[in-house]
Amino acid sequence: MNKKPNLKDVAKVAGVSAITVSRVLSNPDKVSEKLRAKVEQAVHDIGYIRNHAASALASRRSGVIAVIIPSLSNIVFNDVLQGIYSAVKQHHLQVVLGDCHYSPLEEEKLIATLLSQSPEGFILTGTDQTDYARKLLQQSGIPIVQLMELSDCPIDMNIGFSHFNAGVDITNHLLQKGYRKLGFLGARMDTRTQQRLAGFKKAIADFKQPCQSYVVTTTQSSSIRLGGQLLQAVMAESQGQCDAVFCCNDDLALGALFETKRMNLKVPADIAICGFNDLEASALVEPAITSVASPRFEMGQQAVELLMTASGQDKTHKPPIDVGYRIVERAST
Amino acid sequence: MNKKPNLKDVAKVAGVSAITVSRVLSNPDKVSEKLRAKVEQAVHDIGYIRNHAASALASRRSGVIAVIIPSLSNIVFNDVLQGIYSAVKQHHLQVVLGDCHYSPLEEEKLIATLLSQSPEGFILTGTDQTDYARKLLQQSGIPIVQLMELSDCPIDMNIGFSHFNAGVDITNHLLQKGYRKLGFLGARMDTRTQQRLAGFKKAIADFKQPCQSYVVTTTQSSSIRLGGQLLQAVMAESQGQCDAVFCCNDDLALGALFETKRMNLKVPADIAICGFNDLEASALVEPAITSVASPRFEMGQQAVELLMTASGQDKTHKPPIDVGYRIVERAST
DNA sequence: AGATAAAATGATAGCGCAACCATTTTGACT
DNA sequence: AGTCAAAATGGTTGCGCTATCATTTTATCT
Repeated sequence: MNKKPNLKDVAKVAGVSAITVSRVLSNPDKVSEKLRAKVEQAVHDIGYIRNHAASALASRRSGVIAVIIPSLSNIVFNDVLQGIYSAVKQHHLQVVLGDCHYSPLEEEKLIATLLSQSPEGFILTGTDQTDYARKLLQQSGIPIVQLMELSDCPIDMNIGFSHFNAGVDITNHLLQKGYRKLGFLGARMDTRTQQRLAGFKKAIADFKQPCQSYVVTTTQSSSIRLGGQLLQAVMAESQGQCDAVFCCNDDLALGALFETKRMNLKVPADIAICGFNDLEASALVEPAITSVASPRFEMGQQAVELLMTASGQDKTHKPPIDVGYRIVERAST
Repeated sequence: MNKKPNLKDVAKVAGVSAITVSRVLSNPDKVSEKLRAKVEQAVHDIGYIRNHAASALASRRSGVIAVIIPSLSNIVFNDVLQGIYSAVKQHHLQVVLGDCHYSPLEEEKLIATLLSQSPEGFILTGTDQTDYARKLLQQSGIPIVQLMELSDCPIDMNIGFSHFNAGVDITNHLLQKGYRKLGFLGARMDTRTQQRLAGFKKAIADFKQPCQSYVVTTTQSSSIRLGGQLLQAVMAESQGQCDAVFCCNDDLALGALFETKRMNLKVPADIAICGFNDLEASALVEPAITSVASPRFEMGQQAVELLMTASGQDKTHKPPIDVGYRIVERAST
């Protein structure tokens, strides 16, 4: 069995030195036209592929960036990921991706594992890392971006938007529309959902007129089906009084909407529904669902760009970047 | 600036040799209780993280597996990915993931890039790789799994199901229900969609009674919105005659269903709708949509297990593994 | 043509780790 | 206590590549 070809094998075939082959692969413009063509031909002919481990070891550049998201199944992070992948491609980087299942402890382990790849940057979701995780990250000396939400004390860089403010705004939107018996449907209850809930409560507390609130939450993970169940729960708890629900995401909102049909409730006459994240389906169901949109793809892209321009050694405090959000008002409210 | 600690630094702190530290990390049971505790303490204290590149180079084991999917945004591959990640975790492997955007050429480049990581296994989606890609993969000598569809001449291992048969079956289902003017709505038109379409045509050709078919396809990528547009197109082409549509996936089917409401068509009385992939929403809309379910998560898991048990050098022909599919009949047909 | 700078190419060393083999320590037995 | 095997530990080397510096070739000028 002829083993995998290495630099020397290519060099022999092309009739040059190994280091020249290396240069053709990394700095093509430092090599004369003639040699480069010969080398490239040889590389292609014998199907040579550079050994990344050796390259990374010798050059101290791994060419990878590490990314941790809380859930692969949540389409929200999918959008962010797509942004990350699209940006990464231009920089000729590889992504190593971890899914921490919303658990800081799993995240800590993943951070240790991914740091072993000597990534040139690290993208994290959210801001509740463990202390040891923060220590490891800081010690690594690489640039780090925390994504999705805004933090007072980011590890390094931070880009996101205020889920609290969005919760306040969407709740005020319902109040302005005249709804007074507001329900909050929450699943998973990760930090961002909790911030939305806090915003919901704040808006209600600050409202000048009498109004009622019903909060129904579960730590189960979100799904369309669960949205229907939570709607039933909030109607039971409010004895049918609830006239508007703020769902912590669009999956729940869709499920709640489908459930209203079975319960024979008219939307928005009997009950208003709003969601969060502005998924495609929300705009296309009948009635279309009011939601909160944010630039997820762009956040992913921007995170990579931030990493690439950052020095990593720069310990100065960088102000968080607020990408904002937008309430998309539709027929359901 | 104190640079990143290495094995020797840990060894010094723990008062042992470097190789002993290495063993604590890789073969803990080859080290005495006492030393192991000391070393582990030292590792934690100074926040040592093993250099993966050096480890991979020295041991010739990279601990990564490469995965290429055609699209990050398609939830179908997301399910597969989740299966892959869940299985990979138990084997202490890392995934490096590429998105080839349904392009064999992009895939070829990605394969070359990912092979440079010396993966211990490779998971590909589908069976239409370029010749050079196949050459590189074969030369690499690592185990390879092609996923999702079945192939007559797999590169190495293969696990999936027959999209052609599924297309035949779902079309027969519509014919048995008495529908005779069948539409096919197709987007993207990747190989699997084409196989479903071929199945649709075959079923119609084999049907003993007179029936009509209308095929509307686009290479645009699939979305709910597009489903509505394609439904309009097929109704226009059939001059309103079409009484059933087979949508190449559930996104289109959902869009078509939403569109029927706007067009004032009753489902399934005026028109039947069936989809493909059995997404959660399909079961929960009114009426629920008939679809084709397949074990995507399990396929992902099984792919990893296959890689782990395979030798990689075994050049014998392995029979494809057919995971099958299931037609989930619902109110829309 | 000769001098000089600039570009192209090559030789050597070392990145951090684990495989391999050598050595020391421990424990079990007579 | 003495013998031997097994377990524990350490020293040396090389994985395949690129950084660094040294050397050769080419281009540019007077």
